[in-house]
Amino acid sequence: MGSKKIKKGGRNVRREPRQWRARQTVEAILEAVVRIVKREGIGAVNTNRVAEVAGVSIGSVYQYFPDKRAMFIALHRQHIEEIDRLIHRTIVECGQSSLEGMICGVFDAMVDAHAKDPAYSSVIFSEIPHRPHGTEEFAVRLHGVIRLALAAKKGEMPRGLDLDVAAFVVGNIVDALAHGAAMRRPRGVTIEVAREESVRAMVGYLRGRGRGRRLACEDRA
Amino acid sequence: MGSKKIKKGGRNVRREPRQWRARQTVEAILEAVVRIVKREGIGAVNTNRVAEVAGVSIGSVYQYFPDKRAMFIALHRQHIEEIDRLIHRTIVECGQSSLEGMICGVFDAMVDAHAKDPAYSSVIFSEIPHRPHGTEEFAVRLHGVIRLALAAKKGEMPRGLDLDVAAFVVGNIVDALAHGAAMRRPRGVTIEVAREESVRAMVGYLRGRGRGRRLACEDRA
Amino acid sequence: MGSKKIKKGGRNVRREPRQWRARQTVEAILEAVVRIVKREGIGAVNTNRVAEVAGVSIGSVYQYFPDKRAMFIALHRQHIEEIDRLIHRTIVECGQSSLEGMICGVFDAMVDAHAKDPAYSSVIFSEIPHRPHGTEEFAVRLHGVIRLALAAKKGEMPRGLDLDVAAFVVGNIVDALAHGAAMRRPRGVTIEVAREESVRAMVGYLRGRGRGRRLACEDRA
Amino acid sequence: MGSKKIKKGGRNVRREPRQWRARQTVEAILEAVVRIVKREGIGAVNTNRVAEVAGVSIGSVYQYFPDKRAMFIALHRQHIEEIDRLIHRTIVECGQSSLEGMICGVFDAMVDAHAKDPAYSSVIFSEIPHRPHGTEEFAVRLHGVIRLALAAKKGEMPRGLDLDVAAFVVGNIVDALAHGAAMRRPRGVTIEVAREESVRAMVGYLRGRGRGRRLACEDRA
DNA sequence: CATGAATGAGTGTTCATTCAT
DNA sequence: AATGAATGAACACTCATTCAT
Repeated sequence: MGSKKIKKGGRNVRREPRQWRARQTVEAILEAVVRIVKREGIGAVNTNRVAEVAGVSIGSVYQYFPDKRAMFIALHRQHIEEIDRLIHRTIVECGQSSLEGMICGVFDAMVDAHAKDPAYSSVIFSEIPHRPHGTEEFAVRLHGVIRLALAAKKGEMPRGLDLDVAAFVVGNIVDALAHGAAMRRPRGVTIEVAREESVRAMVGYLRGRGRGRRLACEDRA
Repeated sequence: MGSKKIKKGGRNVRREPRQWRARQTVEAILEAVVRIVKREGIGAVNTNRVAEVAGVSIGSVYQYFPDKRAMFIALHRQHIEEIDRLIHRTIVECGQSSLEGMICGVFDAMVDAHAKDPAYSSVIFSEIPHRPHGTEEFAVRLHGVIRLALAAKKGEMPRGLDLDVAAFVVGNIVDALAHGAAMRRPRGVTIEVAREESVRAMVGYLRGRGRGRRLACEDRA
Repeated sequence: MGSKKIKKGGRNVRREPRQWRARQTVEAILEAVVRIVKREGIGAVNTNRVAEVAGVSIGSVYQYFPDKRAMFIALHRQHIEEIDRLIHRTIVECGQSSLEGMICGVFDAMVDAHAKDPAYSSVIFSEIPHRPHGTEEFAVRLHGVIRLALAAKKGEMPRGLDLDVAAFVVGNIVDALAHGAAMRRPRGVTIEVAREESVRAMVGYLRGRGRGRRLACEDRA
Repeated sequence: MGSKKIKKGGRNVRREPRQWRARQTVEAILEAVVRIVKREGIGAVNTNRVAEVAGVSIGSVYQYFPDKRAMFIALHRQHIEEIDRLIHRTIVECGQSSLEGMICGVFDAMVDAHAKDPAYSSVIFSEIPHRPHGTEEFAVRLHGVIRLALAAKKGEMPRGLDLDVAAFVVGNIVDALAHGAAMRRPRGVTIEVAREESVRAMVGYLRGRGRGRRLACEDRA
């Protein structure tokens, strides 16, 4: 009954917060990290400062996060989870839509995820040390969910289409363009135009004349 | 170095190397950074170690780089420059090629830049604190050079095409897919397939029926 | 630390000690600085050594002093405070004394403050970078307290005497002569003689025939 | 005949500059030190920066100064020399003056020396590490020259007066008050008043009833 | 003699982490 | 559970000094 520290899987996990207060503490900590990152860049994030901004003691930070990276990993996971959730919802909502509708939905979901808080997403992606498998984890999750979305519209796409290849292509495009549309559009490109063109590119690709004539890449030097 | 604080005396700018010896030193330093990053990750980069690996004294490091970040910035610039150069060369080489040829060339150039040294590019892109304008700088440069490449094949594309929009779309796609192709292909997607499909997507988009029928995005919830 | 440069994140202010332990730490640190200064000169003072001599970790030093200078500033303040206290005590103790008694008392207080630990005072005054207002702060404090002492014996001094002028003159004399008496007497001048003569000079000045005949400065070239 | 480095006394002396160019270099270096000290404080003085500001190479600095301290020592010596010269001149000029005239002259000489460039003198005195014998050297020189000045007016002072004691007292007073008058007068004390009062104090002391009645110091607690 | 590239011991400072209270 | 004082390895960076050119 003496409640000692209980490691769950063994994998650097501390006691899950059971109490209401505990959840609040955890959230305060993660919010503090985000606040600092947004205001001063990731370089300004250090555990003591996080504790201060969160209004808790440094000891409490270590009560819930075994080390500094754990906070970033938690944040990263949250972000992945959110995108996952957004796209899953889109898949459901677009059950009756055309392929275009689905792609639009997915694209918008991504833009939302990024645009809601550009500075934050930017940081999550470009500054957080998502070492070692962070990046892959995101890519894998995205690939999976995009594959799911495409599978739902398989009827509208050419027979021979390899879903994995398509998900790879569309996943990368949607991520890059949503990111780009939300955060670094060149002058004169509105977000609506970016969206329309992005979707056109993806749909065009997916509807493409399947096993069309070979590409004429080889005619160059 | 948490808060904003003021330094004491003098120069924030280090001399540009004038003598032959000096150039060698600078190169040795940058190479050392790359070596460490590739072997042990960016976390293992510290100025003293850089000096050691470069075979110069720590003083020499600071003779040419005002601070640690400066080394990364220099590397970042180098990388941008290299991609710029590669694509410019492609533009020239594909002067007589079709649109497909050009896009293939650009894509391959990007893959080359990334694949030659995946760990390194990955780090340059995802780990280096390219605060504040680093990322934009790359995006801007890429946009510019892609625009140039497309302009060279304007004849093969629909009349109404807005070059800036097209460059934005193609630039993002080529970067994301080349990156993805070089570094995180899902099982079963070969690099050749990735290339072919990527090019197909871009060319399809560019040749697309221009101002074709409106997309049916709005048929969803 | 040559040029003006900006620091990154957070706090420039260290917490005031709250627990008992903390006060002890702060004292140990300041004492360590004094010990090192006295034994090896100010040049031997470096933060790591201070921590070592104080028997605390370097981290603890920075817990209470934002930077190296802060330790010296604290010491400087302590010294000013002590002289202030000593002279205030003298004023009280000499409440019934004559003007001579008061001046003697003040002089002795100054000598005490300096002689108790000549090397240390010397360092506090001549070596500590009491930039920017350190020096003035001392002069101002001394002026104030000397003025107080003189005011207590106003009856023994000529009517027209301007207390500020007198405090300025006496303050400078007492400081210089006490300092000199304690630390750089020429051969053949005992501390008693130095004291007697110093006091004679000050009392003579203060009792001086007030608005006596003009000084004959102007009879020179 | 191979002109090797020739140490003169053995005491850290490098070849004295013989050529015109060399003198200019030395002066440029010392001026650079002063400029830096005045503009940014002594903390900003470092040999490389001195070379830069002086417009010479760091190698040239070491051609004429064996180490960093040597520059400060040279400056210190210059300052002492100047005061010496000024007071010697005063002694001559006041050959026919009264004691008051002489004291006035000495005081003015000191004020001049300090007031000409207050920031500089202040720094020379309070910031330069006049370790180990710097301070004494100044005190000794000042004592000597003041003694000389007083000796010239011995006739106007009481018989029993010990010249060494008098020079000690007057030397300290004149230095402190001239310094104070030039650099930290309290509000409401003009430099003229400071001068008049300072001189009154010194002359009063010197003319004082010599071995007058004992001071009543001992009537205090 | 002058130059300035190179050196490297030394120092100030940070910050993740522990643990007594 | 929470607190926050304490720790100390690690690091960024400085600057007096040397020496090849």
